[in-house]
Amino acid sequence: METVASGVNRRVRGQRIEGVWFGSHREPFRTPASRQARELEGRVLLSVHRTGKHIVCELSAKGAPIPHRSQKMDMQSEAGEAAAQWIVHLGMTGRLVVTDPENPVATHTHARLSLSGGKELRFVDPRRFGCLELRDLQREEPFQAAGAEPLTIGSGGFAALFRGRRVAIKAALLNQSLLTGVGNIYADESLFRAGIRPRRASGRLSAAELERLREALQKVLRHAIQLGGSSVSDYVDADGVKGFFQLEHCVYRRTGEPCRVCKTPIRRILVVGRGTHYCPHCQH
DNA sequence: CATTTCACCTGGTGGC
DNA sequence: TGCCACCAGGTGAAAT
Repeated sequence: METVASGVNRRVRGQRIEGVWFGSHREPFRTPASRQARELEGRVLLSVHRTGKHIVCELSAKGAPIPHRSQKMDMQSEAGEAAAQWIVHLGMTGRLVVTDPENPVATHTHARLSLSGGKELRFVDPRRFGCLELRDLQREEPFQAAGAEPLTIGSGGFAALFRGRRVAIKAALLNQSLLTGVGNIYADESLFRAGIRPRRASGRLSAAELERLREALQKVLRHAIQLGGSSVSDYVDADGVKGFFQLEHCVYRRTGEPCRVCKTPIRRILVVGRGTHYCPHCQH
């Protein structure tokens, strides 16, 4: 998400939305497509950033001039100026693509925004688990994630999230109202690096284990963001993202393959219905 | 209340 | 080649 948001931001910020097309396929829109189309047109994309797993596009008032911006201008001041937000959740298979308008339109393209810079921003989502929402900030609150931000949370706050809970630690990590933005890959990878089995009751982890988990989670997320940052150029073209994460995976989707540390075959189980991968020797 | 299961969709893969 | 079961980066409603 971080990679997608920063890449899209780089390509579309400061451009006006001149035309909007929504497909007849019904994505689970929080805002009716007709209202989104009406509201988006004529606004300037001030900035695009990530909050948890959501991509938030800050929008100007309709017909507002394109702002002249200095390099130093930070996100806070931009967010403050915004009159509306377009909030994109990519679900499992959603993609945001910036492309030339004449390029063929992929199947399952649900939205196309034509931009003043001559490109088109497209939302493509085969499984339709994604979600699009428009907020008018004159009337509604700006988007805010329910859970804590995993990259910056401290030891005390992190430990408090799991106190008294009986759920498996893996389930707690995936619970977006506790932590925002942790998905299946990072849950498995951080539990491996912390040496903790995914089915352990979250409330029974020791303070030392929780601190190991917090550090592992932050390390994994930062590392992944860094790798994403280094392969920015191709991610927007459909498949650019696919290749690079796999190289770093210790357990995710490595069922039966030898553990990178101890050579024990990686095991796959189900936890709250999600495929879960761990090393039976390294994780306790 | 906390927790688990299931439905929502399409597409890719591997076995027979 | 076809058919089928199973798997997939997520989440929210319904059931327990």
